[in-house]
Amino acid sequence: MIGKSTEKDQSMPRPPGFERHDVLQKATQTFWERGYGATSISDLVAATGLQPGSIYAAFGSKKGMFLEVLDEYGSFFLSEVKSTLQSEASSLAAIRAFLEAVAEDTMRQEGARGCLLVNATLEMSQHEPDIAQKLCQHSDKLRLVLLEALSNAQDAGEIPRGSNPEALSIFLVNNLWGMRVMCRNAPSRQSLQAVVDNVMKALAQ
Amino acid sequence: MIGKSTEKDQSMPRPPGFERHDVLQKATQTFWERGYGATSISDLVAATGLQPGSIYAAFGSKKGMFLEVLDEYGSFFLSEVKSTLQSEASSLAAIRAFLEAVAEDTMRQEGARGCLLVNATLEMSQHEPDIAQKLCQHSDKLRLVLLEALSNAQDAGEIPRGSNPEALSIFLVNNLWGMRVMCRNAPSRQSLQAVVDNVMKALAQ
DNA sequence: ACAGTTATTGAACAAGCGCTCAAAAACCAC
DNA sequence: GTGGTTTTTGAGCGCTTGTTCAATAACTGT
Repeated sequence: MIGKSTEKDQSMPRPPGFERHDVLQKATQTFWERGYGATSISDLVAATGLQPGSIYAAFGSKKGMFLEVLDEYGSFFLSEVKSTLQSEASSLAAIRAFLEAVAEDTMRQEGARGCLLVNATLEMSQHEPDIAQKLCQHSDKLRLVLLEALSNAQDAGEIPRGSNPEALSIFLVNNLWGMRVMCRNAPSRQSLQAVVDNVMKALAQ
Repeated sequence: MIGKSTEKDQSMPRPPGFERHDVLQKATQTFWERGYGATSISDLVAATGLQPGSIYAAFGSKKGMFLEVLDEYGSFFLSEVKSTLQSEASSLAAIRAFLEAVAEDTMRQEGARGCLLVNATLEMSQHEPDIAQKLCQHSDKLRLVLLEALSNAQDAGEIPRGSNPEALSIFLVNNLWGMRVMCRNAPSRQSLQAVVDNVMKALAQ
């Protein structure tokens, strides 16, 4: 019932001078490196090139901006996982490839930042219900993608018929979270390999 | 070469009016609930009953106090783990008891606070080398205790001779850290049980 | 009671925080 | 160019932060 064009459109407004996506990406890097609480508006001003007023006009608040950052990060991460899982013909090999990719990422210098979703969960979930909810959603989306791969692997006979894919998907996510904690302590490749190998052993029963 | 008594001891000073241990315990609760960054000196003043000046006289700084809190928490946690591991005759059963205890703890209301060491690792490890080091130390102490239990289990024939207890201890810690992330999202008992069961399955090969 | 020593107090500090808003600049249709 | 609209600016708001320190209180051995 709301028309798009009203009786008055004699002039057009000035358009925004930045790409929302670019700004969010730069903000993501800052939040990821410093954490939410330790990131100040000054930091975001420096990172994005926007002034405080512009940030507040565009995102409402620091928390509002962070919520968008979480969505940006979450969907990017999920798409990365999906493409990794599709890179192998065998579903079980795909799951191993996923774990190896996480281990590989953890070994890089930037890997010490861990996962923004995990970091945010530990920092804020307990006191910020709306952020907690968003994090649960992203976490569960990831689990469902892994669940699908596990089910496929079971159908293909790569994991035992008696296994419970639901339980295995939770177990898988648990080890992912574990690695995202471990990565903060500059773990050795052997340590990460120990995790990957034992997880895969558990999948194969 | 430093004598205990000098030539002058005409008078004795006023003794402190608080137990260091009690103060640290109260501070622990506050840091545990709010995190390091989100805990203000005001919070600590309210929690401990000490004034700012007394806190600084006793601990030097907020960070100095936190370092002592970490030691307090870490050694308490380690002793709890040790006693849980000794509660069972079989080493493998003891490890299961340990995991079940963590799951049990996670289900409690207070369990949503997670593990102070994990929380601190995610919040501070990357930017505070001295805290990172302390956290690594405590983490490795825990791993070594679990490693001993695993070795005993292997000697007793409860886990296969071909297993690598070192790798398994890392895998075990990884799942502990995972649960300490999961607990922030009010996980169901089934989820926790899925983790415990699959970890135990992996140990038994 | 006194002298000597340390503990406690709590107001105050500079710095930084998240956030606002009136003024100025930028853009588009005409 | 002009008028109408929105964006951008950046100084500054009230508040909180971690920390300090001179003054005061408390305790002990003589």
